Amino acid sequence: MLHSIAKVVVDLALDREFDYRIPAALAGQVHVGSRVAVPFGTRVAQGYVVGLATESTHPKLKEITELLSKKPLLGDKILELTRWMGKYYCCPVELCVKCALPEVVRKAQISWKERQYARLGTIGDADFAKLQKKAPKQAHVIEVLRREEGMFVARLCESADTDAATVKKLAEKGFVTITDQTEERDPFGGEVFLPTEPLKLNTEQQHALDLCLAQIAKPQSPVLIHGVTGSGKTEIYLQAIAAALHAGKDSIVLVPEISLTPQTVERFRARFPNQAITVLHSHLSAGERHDQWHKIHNGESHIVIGARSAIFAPVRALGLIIVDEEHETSYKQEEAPRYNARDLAVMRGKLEGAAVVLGSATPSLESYYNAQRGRYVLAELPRRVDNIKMPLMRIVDLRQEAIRNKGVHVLSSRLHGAIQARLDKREQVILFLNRRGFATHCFCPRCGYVAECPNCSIALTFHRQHNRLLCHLCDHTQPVPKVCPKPDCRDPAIRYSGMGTEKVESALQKAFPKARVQRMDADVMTKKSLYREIFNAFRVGKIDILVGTQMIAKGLHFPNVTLVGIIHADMALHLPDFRAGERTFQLLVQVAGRAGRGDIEGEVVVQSYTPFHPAIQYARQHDYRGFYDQEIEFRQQLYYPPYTRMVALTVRSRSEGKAKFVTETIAKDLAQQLTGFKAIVGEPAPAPLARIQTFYRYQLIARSERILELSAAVARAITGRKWPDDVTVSIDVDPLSLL
DNA sequence: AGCACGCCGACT
DNA sequence: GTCGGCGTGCTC
Repeated sequence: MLHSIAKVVVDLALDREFDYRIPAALAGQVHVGSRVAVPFGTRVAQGYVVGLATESTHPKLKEITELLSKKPLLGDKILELTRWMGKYYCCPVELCVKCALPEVVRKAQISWKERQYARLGTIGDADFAKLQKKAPKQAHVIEVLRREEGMFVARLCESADTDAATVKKLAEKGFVTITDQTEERDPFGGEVFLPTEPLKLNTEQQHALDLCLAQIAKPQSPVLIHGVTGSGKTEIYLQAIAAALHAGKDSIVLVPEISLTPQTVERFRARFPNQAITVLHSHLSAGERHDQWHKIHNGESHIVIGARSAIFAPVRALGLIIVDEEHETSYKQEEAPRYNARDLAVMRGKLEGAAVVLGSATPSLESYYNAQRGRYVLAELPRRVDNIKMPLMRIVDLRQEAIRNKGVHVLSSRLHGAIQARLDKREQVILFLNRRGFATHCFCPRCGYVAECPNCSIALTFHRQHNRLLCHLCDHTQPVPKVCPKPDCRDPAIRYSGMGTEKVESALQKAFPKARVQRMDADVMTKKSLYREIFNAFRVGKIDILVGTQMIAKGLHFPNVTLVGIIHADMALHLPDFRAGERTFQLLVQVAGRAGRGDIEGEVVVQSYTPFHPAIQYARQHDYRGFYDQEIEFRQQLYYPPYTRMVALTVRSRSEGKAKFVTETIAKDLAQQLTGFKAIVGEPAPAPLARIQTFYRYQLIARSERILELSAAVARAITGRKWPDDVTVSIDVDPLSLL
């Protein structure tokens, strides 16, 4: 049956479908997923065909102007996924479609890179002998070319140590043929890897793999692999991918953006040397992204590794999706559509009949709860593959320390001693503090003035590196006041409190003058290459102590690091966020995993003002289950996720009154929409970060066990509404941060 | 989102 | 008389 009408979604975030007639000239060429140009009002708009039909309820239809893509760019499964996304995350489908297609693919302005490619033509022995005598350079080119099927002219010139003119002469004689051929822009830079063989699995690993294989054969529910750091999760992934490949199925591997290093990709390339593994991440150039995406779309690549957005990779026969470090917050997009790639992975797996494997040393409460309820299959890997013990974690009570030392020091005597001992043994140390700068506050001890950002509701951080005060939310900077700026005070004794990585660095230099200390935070990382430089210097032992923020907490492992110090474990614990405990537990366990990966047992020293907090105590015991059990009880009692689901609404405006008013209006409208199911809507209130970049922020938080109903109610309460100028409303379904 | 249509004030 | 302010509503 020939469809004469196309349902089109235009690129304007209207969240509506429009019907168009398919002109006779395009009959049969317009498919679901095709990109088209259509007359829209007075102008021409671009959009996607999301459905085909034989009739329309609309009386007068216009015709599609032009077909913009020969092949449909969006598969119907991906389209279905974006439709679900729009509903679930309360946002126009157009935005979701935008996420699913990289800009370079949508705009289609970049194409394959065409370069001159040389192949051997017809050349007789006599001709060749003649060349050897008369034109030895040309003969050499032939010799080089005889060894390979063909080469790009540029590489041929390099190999034969000659120039393009020589090759051109050969082409004129017909001894060589030159054609234009597409050359893939290779993000690996043509690196060669040593192939690896599958490793022998231990009992638990084998069991986990068997569970994955069962799902690949017959997908029913996602597998959650809870495996301690070093328990060999990656090996399970590799063997699962191999099984999928064997069954003719493609795999997508999601990893957090920061883990997407050449080393990570190397492990996959080394295991599958004959596979065209593609990589998708934010640092690809437009050309590279184009090539990687089309290679997948053309069915030439069966293994895709990527960050969040790789969940939309257009693989042909999806059989397996792996989400490594599933608890990572970087899977959540912090702008509309605010999707979580881990949850999309589960949904896509369901839609396409693919196995989904989630892995983590510290699973999110959400995922573990799903496993407990039987919605996910759970595989536990409680041991490290090398059978090394988990590092010993010591907790230092900073309150006691403060009493003993009459004041707070950056390094407790225990941590100081531990560092000294490791330095004496020529081992390395990592110190972690999730706050950059020197001091967190600049204040006047006489009148209580605190230097605050003029645009945001937070205190300015003192950066000694630039000798300025800096706002970490909006980058506002101002000079350090010499006297208190309060007109009626003017006290010259301005003081600082609270510490950041700069202060730790300077304390270390004072305490261990001979040690080579390197700081690593956003202030040091002015260039991308520095990342590698510093890690390499650390690896080869040119640095003794590495001090840093979040960015050193994950990823690479250094065999000679035997001590990890956490300067202030409660930093995240007292944030006004119900996940503060979970975050702290995850951080401690993950950071502890950095210690003692070699043949030496590791040690972790945790400094804290609340050493008996469950997040810290359970982390100390490496007891995930213990932490989960007490945390889930707290969540259930307070009706928090994962026991319920949450939608956070944030209203931003330069006028505080407008923000408040609009939030209150929405709260009333939403209350009317919530019928037939249990839901709790909080009071409209200023967000914890009440002002960012001169915008006031008000928040409304709704909770229910029925997320789709809640999401739909929110959609009804806000769609079609016009807000006053300068007011923006954003909706976050399953928010990960409530700040 | 744009862009037209539309209904009231200050200009060549 | 007309040019243009931006409020309202529609786009298959």
